[in-house]
Amino acid sequence: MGHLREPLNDMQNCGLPSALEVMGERWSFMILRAAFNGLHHFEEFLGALGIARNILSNRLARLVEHGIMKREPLPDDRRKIEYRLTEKGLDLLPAMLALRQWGEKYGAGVPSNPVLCDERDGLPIAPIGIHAHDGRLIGPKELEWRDASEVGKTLGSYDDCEVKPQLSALR
Amino acid sequence: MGHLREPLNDMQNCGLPSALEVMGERWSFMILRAAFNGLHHFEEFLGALGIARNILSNRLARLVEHGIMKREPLPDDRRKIEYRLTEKGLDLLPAMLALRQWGEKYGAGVPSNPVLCDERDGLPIAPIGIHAHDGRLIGPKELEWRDASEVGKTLGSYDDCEVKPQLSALR
DNA sequence: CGGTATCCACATGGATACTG
DNA sequence: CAGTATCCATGTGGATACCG
Repeated sequence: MGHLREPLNDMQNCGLPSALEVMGERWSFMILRAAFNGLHHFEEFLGALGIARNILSNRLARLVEHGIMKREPLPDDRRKIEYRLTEKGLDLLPAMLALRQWGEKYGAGVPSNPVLCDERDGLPIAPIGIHAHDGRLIGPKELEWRDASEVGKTLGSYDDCEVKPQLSALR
Repeated sequence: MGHLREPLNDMQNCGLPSALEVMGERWSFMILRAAFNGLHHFEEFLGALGIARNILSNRLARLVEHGIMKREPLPDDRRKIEYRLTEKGLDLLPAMLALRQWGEKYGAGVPSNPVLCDERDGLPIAPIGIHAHDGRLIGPKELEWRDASEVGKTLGSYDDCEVKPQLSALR
C-alpha cells in the first residue's frame, strides 16, 4: 500500500483512527452484526455473509487479535471452534446500531430485521442519538467543539473557546 | 474485485450493508470527522488527513454522489469550492462519535481532541448508548432481537418471540 | 469442521507531474 | 485551488483445491 505519510495537524489525537484500524472495512462490521445475531461458527458466518473463506479467516483472526472476539474450542469436539464477542466487542453495539439505523433511514428503504428491543416491554429501542451529560437529547445545532484542556473549567462561557467557530461545520 | 455472490440468508434486510457501501472504508470516516471539525476545502482535507490527492478526490466525489456532502463553488471565486455536510451527512454524527468513543476507550489511550460539548453548559456529551423508547439507558444484556412482524403486537410477552435465543450472542 | 494455499481480478493508496 | 493523469506497490475479495 505504498508508504506512510506523516499527518500535518492534530487530526490524530482522536479515537477514530484507532477504531477504524479494525472496523474501517466492510466485512468487519458485517461479521460483527452476524455475531450479535447469534452466529458463532466459521461455517455459519460463511453461509450467512457470502464472504470468501480466506477473507473470513483473515477478518476473524483480526477481530480476535484486536480482542473484539475470542475463539474457544468446544469441550466435546476440539475441532469445533466457537467465536464469541468479548466485552470490547459488545461495546461496539452502539456504533453498529447507529450505522445500521442510518443505513435504514437513507438506504434502499428495506426495514432492518430482526429488530433490537428492550426485553422489558418488547418495544424497539430508540434511535441512537447524542445526549448531554444530564441525559437530555441534543441535536447537531446545539453542539460545539471545545479544546480538551478547556472542558469543565469554564461552564457557560464561550469567550475562551477557540474552537467555537468550528461549529460552522454544522451549518 | 472478482464477481458477486448471492447471500444465503436474510442477513441483507438490514441497513448496515447500505451504510457500509459508502462508509465502510477508512478515509470516508476520517473525511467526515474533518468536515465536522469545520474543514471545507480540498487542500484543507489534504493537509489535515495526510491522504493522497487522487484518493481524496475519489472519496469526496463518492460522498457527494451519495448525498452526504455537497459541493458549491464560492460566489466570489468560482474556482474555490466548498464542501459541506448535508442533513444526511449530519445524521452520521452519532455513528461517528460512537466509533470515536469506542476507539478512545480501547485504543492507544490518547484522549480525543477537540471534545464535543453541549453548548448550554459546555460540558462534554454523554457516551453514545442504547436507549429504550422511553429514554431509559439499557445495556446489551437487557436487549433481545425480535422479528419485525412481532414488534408492537405483543407487549411484555416473550412467548411468541422466535428470536429470543439469538440473545445468546450477548453472552 | 475450520481452516490454509493458490491464483487471479480489481480496489486502494501513495508519489509525482500536469492542468485550467 | 482543485483537481486529473499516471505509475507502482500492496490490500481486498472471490473461486477453488487441499488438509488435519
